[in-house]
Amino acid sequence: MEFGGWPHNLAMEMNFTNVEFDCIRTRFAPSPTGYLHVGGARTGLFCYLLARRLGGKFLLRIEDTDQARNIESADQKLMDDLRWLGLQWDEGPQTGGPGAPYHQSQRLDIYRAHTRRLLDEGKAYYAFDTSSELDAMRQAAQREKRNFRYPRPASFPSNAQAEAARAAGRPVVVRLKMPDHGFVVKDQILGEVTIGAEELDDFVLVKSDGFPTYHYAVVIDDQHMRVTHVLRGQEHLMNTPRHMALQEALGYRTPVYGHLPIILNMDGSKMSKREKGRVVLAAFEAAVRGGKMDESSALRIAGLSDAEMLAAWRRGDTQLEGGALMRLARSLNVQAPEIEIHDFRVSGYLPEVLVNFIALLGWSAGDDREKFTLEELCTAFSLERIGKTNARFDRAKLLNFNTTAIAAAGAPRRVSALRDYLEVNEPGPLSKLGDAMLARLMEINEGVRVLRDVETKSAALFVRDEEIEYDADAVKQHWLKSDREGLRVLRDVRGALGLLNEWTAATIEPAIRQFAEGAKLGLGKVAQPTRIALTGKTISPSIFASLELLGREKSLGRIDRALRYGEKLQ
RNA sequence: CCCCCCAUCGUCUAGAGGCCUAGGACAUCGGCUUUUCAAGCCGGCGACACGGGUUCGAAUCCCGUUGGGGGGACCA
Repeated sequence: MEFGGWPHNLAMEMNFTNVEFDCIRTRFAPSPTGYLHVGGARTGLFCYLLARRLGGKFLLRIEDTDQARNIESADQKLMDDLRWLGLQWDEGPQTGGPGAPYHQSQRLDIYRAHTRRLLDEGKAYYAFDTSSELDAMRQAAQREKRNFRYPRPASFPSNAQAEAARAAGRPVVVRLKMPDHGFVVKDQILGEVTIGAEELDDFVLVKSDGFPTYHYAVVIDDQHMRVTHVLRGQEHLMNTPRHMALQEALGYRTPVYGHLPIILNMDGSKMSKREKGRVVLAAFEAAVRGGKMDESSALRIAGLSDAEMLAAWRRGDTQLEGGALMRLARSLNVQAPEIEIHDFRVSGYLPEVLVNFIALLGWSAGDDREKFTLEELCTAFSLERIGKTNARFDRAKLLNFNTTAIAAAGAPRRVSALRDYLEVNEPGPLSKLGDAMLARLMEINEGVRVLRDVETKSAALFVRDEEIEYDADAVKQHWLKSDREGLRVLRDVRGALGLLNEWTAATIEPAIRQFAEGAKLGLGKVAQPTRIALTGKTISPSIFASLELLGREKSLGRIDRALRYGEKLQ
């Protein structure tokens, strides 16, 4: 047995008994239906880590065999997200490789050749049932309380009959003749899983549009792309016997399988993109009931031209396109839960945090360590330490990881992360700032949890004075309460600040502290009225840092403006 | 309804028959700190789903029950 350059014990561990290989190969094979979601990212990450750990190759393949579900340029988005996480593939789209092409839609002739062979060998056969005929058979089976299995014909239709059926407008598919034995999946995570022959039926290999089904394409491609290890979600476990049957029919080796536990929402439901829609829909319906929004304004905000689309969405018949959903969410002032990796990027999570956190969903190092860089994961990772139990996606813990990571990051990383955050968001007051200013912002915004916090805390420092709007509650609480005490303090502190010649946090801080002391006031009694004068809100970076950043002229100007505004208030 | 998988604090997990009066992290609660939002610091509460075996001994092995999840497509 040739184990290539791999340590013998590792090769044994990995079960390389029937595989000829130059190195081990894992693959991530998403279908292009949108952005990369958390579950997919975890699968991709584990594939990447296993390849790195065993010195193999990680490959990316786009499974675009469903012409109805494919979404324009979704493969680009998928690749963007993967790269953002740092999961660069060794073989796949754009990078190329010996298994090219890596879009299944470009490999139709390969599948076709194998279909010819299976048909000729009597291992597969044509079938002409319409979907309504199949539905009827399934319903009948259900009525009689038996499992539906496709009834294999006594004799297989000939090529000529298939031609005739096609000419007559019948759908023509190709089905695999399943063997009469069951299969044992030797899963590296779950152990041996036995599925009896009675559970398996003659499934479709080639659809009536000529495209292969998932099962068919995946088996052929894994063989030809020399994939040795298949890690995928547990939702595929029951598909594995089908794939093994196909491997048997085609004379292929069986790769090493590992079925990953599923990632669930905190409520125990499967984490899916629909989650986002549900939250936005609930907020929308509440707004409609409250008279705050109606159909026509929703259409305008979402940028939809078709009222029927909105109606269908409200009935739960369809999903709204991502951009429309986000616009609606923004206008409704709800934070739709992040589901796709891109959502986390837009909210201001760090990719290294996501990678770290996601790695812990179903894997652990075995000790108490849980902070890892991608590089550390590459060496610490192993198949044996993947768990069997489904994991819930705990946003609170992720948020904590992000908070500590931002706090621990060096200045360059903080700047690049903030820059990335700004670039994937709509342009705002911070968008055009230079690196030096971004670094300064990260410095004065201690304790931010997501990068969006930097924006919410300090955007007001970068707008024109006229754009400052004073928050009504804040004004009442900190300016007007106790017979306009806050405004009086503001006027007095303005006087004290006006005397300052040097305008830095180092000079401002003692001046304000002295002032507060002299007036027998807590710092808060001074800082809050001032903060509202500067930003219109009760939330901002440290008051001293805010004053310094704004500069003498702008700070005093804003306070004067605030005092004028305050005078007019009752 | 059928098939399959799973089962330790609220959550992610450590635990490979004695090291377990079950460890860590997040959350939570209490306190400290405090110019806002945060962050930080200290401390507390908190789990082996249930029932049978096996064994001198079980969170760990076996069986059953219950619960959760996945699958049952010309979707992947």
